[in-house]
Amino acid sequence: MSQDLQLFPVFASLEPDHQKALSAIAGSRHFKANQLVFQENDPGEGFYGIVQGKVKIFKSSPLGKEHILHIFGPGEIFAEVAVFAGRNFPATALCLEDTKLLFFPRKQFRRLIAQNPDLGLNLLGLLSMRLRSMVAKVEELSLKEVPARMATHLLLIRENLGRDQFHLDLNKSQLAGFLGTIPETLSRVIRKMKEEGFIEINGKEVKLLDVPGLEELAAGVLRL
Amino acid sequence: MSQDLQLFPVFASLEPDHQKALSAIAGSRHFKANQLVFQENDPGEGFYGIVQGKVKIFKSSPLGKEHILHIFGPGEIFAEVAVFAGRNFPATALCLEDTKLLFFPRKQFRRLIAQNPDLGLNLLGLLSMRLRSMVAKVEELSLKEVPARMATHLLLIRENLGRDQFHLDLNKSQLAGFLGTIPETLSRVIRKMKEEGFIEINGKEVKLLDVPGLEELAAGVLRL
DNA sequence: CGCCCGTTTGACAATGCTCAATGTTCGTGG
DNA sequence: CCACGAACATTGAGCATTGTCAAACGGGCG
Repeated sequence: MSQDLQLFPVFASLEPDHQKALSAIAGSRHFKANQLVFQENDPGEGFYGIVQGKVKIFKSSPLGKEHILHIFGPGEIFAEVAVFAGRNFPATALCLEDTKLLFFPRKQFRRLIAQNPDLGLNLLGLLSMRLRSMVAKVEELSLKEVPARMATHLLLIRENLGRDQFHLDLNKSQLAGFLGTIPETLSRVIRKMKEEGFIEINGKEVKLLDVPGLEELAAGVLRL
Repeated sequence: MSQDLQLFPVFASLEPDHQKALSAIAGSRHFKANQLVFQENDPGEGFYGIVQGKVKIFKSSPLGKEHILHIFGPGEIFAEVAVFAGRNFPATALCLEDTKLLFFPRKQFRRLIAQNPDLGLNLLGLLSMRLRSMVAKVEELSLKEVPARMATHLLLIRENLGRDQFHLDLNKSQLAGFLGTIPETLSRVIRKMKEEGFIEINGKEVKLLDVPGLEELAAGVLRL
């Protein structure tokens, strides 16, 4: 169990003693694909780290429409906001695959931080990064149109992987939700990007053909 | 100077010794109305607390369009993300009035946290709340239309003040920016809300006439 | 008085959503 | 191995919302 902690960058830099204390309070939980971990407004008694699997964090509106905020995978933690802010979750978490989680109870975790400022600093860094990415998301949503958002997303993947060819880890409905649109619209955008030679795509396999062009699309200078 | 720290809820609960250490590293800075505090992508060597005045945090797109992320006033801190995440600001900060700020340099502040876990915990709480509000903003933008966003905003003010009548602290152009739209659209929405008896408004003075109705608008159940 | 800024209004265009139908892929069971 | 069904994906037609452009209005300040 203690070795599981090595998976998590936020905890990796802690001293062995503190890691031991952490793993002492962590409980392991298993979920099947499509199982809910928690729902919006559930009381948040702690947060989770993913050992194996994939978890989708999303908001949904009265009428089924959903917007995906994050998809988290192994080595990432989520719902940490519940520990430090109010006591209920602001969004819903659902497992996309069979998933193994570590659960860290709120109170005990706060006690650990009080004894270990480094842990606090690491978390501050993590939350700051999250905040930054949400700021970027707001910018995307309110200042850019769907083709620009899609181009941004593709370029971001490219940057992370260092390749011009890769396969999408989300199906297109989910990707639409992540980009703040619907499958139909995304489908049309993809078709146009194909037709105009920006990308090549079949199934989930994508190849970026015109990176400078995509950058112009992402900036909103060029339009489809 | 040390008494200025009392203004800030994040610092108020610290022990006197730690407050003294904090005020020792803080520098005071003055800005006139319409002066920039920093711009997007500037290196972030520290963060700011507002003693007096008002600061607008916003993103702007290539072509002048802007989206307001926050308006901060006395007792609030901003740009703390720069201290813990990367080293450049993700958005631009501009003073709306003559403003007095405290500046806390990055390195020295981090050192203080390392010695004082409580300070870290307070900040974790703050960042968590910010993150939560950004999540709400993303939800608003991608799942709701402009009338719903406006209704949400009015209801939020009502909740904060505990009154049904108040005056807006932003002019309508700025408010439009904050809601992720443009003045023309906002103007039309306000007119309809007036016509249909949800609110009464002249100038910046607003009175909510039909709170349940506004709640339905905010939820998207009802439409203008 | 006249200018400037913020606001309002109108006509128009476009982006993206809804609804509905058709295609495709893939896993399951006969 | 094939057939079927379910979930996902694509396409089209129509429409609602909202952004663009242009003009007129109003109040405050020099």
